[in-house]
Amino acid sequence: MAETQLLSIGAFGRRSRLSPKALRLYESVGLLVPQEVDNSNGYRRYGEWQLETARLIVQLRRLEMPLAVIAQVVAAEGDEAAALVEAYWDDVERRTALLRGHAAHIRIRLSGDEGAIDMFGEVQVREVPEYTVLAQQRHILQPELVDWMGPTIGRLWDNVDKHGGPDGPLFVIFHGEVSDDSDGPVEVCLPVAAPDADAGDIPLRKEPAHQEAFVRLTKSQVDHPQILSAYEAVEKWIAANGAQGAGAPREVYFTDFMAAGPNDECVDVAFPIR
Amino acid sequence: MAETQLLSIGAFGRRSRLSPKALRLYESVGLLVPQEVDNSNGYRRYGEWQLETARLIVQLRRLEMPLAVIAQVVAAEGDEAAALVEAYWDDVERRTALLRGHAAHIRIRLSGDEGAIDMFGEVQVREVPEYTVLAQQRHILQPELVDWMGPTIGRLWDNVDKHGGPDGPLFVIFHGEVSDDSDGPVEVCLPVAAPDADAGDIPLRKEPAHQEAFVRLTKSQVDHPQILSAYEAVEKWIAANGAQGAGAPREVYFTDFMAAGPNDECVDVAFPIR
DNA sequence: GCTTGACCTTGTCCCTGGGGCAAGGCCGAG
DNA sequence: CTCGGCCTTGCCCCAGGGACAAGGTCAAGC
Repeated sequence: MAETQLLSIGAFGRRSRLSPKALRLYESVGLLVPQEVDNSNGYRRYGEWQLETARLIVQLRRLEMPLAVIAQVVAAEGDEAAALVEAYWDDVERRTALLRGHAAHIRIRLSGDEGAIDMFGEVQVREVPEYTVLAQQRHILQPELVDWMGPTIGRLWDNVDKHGGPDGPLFVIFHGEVSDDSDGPVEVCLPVAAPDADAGDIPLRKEPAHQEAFVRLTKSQVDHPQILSAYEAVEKWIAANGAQGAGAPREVYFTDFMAAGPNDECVDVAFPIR
Repeated sequence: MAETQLLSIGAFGRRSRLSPKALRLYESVGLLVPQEVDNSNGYRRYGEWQLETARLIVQLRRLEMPLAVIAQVVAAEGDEAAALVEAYWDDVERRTALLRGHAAHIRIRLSGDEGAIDMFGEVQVREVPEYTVLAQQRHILQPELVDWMGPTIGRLWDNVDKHGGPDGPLFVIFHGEVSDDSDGPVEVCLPVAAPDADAGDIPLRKEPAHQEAFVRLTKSQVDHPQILSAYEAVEKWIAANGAQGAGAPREVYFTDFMAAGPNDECVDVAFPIR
């Protein structure tokens, strides 16, 4: 007695809701190896104790978890396995959240933009004074943009004290389209309070006073390409309100972007107008 | 002039961020057919006007939308296309929401159930009076359970007026485990106010008064197999509090289940105790 | 013993959405 | 004319199986 019952692949499959095909696959990748294999006829024999593992695999596959990850979960135990599942699922949720914004963007574009204005807050208008800015300009394609911006912004901040400290929010002017095909140029600007032409090696220039139309975005709305919807929203507004564009569009980072949470407002997308 | 520029597969691919391989695939499924194909050498030539479609395809593929669905979106126009995208994405969100609960269930099981009690509200205890119930009992496997329950509940309600109307919430007793392997039996019970042994053809029986421990679930927590976590939570509570099970577990549907929203509380999972 | 049907084995091709590589054809510049 | 770069088709590969085929095994009934 005892010798707990060995199950054929079919019987085991029925009890675990796995097809024989799947079971053979799982054996071949080492995920669920039968307790023994009859080497005269190759028949697989599964122990009843393996049902638990098999059922766990079924559950995890329903989450579309890849077999390789499932193997890790099965190999881990207790809390560790639970942590792996949690990590996997969190990852799924993060990806889904990204794509969610992306889907919204596509819908807006397709539906001809009636929705675009709803998606962001009101388009607003403000007066911007003349600034003297530390500026760094470059031709760059979209994929490298972020990598370039970080150090460049760092350099500006390193030099800002030589010019009396910052005097306004950092902003980025897109003099030309920055995409996979078009390389700008793009210019990072940091207003300074007391410009000193002889200090540091970063070029200084004056950015003229102007009026600009803008929308305010949360951090989660900034991802490419959703942010393009914001540009479009402002452009539509300008066209609809009889204003005229009067300069390159820009993004104004009025708070610490890095420290902002996903739902914190942290950037304005602005077009100079007249 | 004019004759707008025709692009080779490579050039078109670079401008649309699609690989030549992908473009050939899209042609083969009729999703994006080159404007013309040179039949001396087979070279594909894409018109610039096709870039827009190509870029739309790129966006939609990022949502992991199948090419067949993308083809529908591309064929539709404007609002119609936007509606298709919305429908697709809503579907993704629904699936994700289902799997979310599922993932939570798996984590709870794996982590040895410390989390199980947190997931639901407090386990509560209540006194249940003796009921005379219209009852229908059957052996049935889990997959067919829902299909059987609907009509059965309907039959009970059809007969309830012959017995003075309902006198308490409908409940379902699981006398045996109902799963893919085990077929119950399961019994649907509807308390009636004035039982009349001669009326109708549904059996009547008395369900004794008892005390029961239960947790209250929202509709979204009822899906199989997440609901198993609720059973486990109550069982753990019973064991932890020194009570003893005194009968088969049951689900008590104290409101109109069909009318409930996903986050409305609508069912108790209960174990009789003593 | 024999047949029958259910079950098991390995093997192949198929699906999606491509990546990667081969062999060979075409094209324009030097 | 040749060279490099582009283009063509065709094949194999990935996950995670489904759907067959061809053939070996097993237990029950006669």
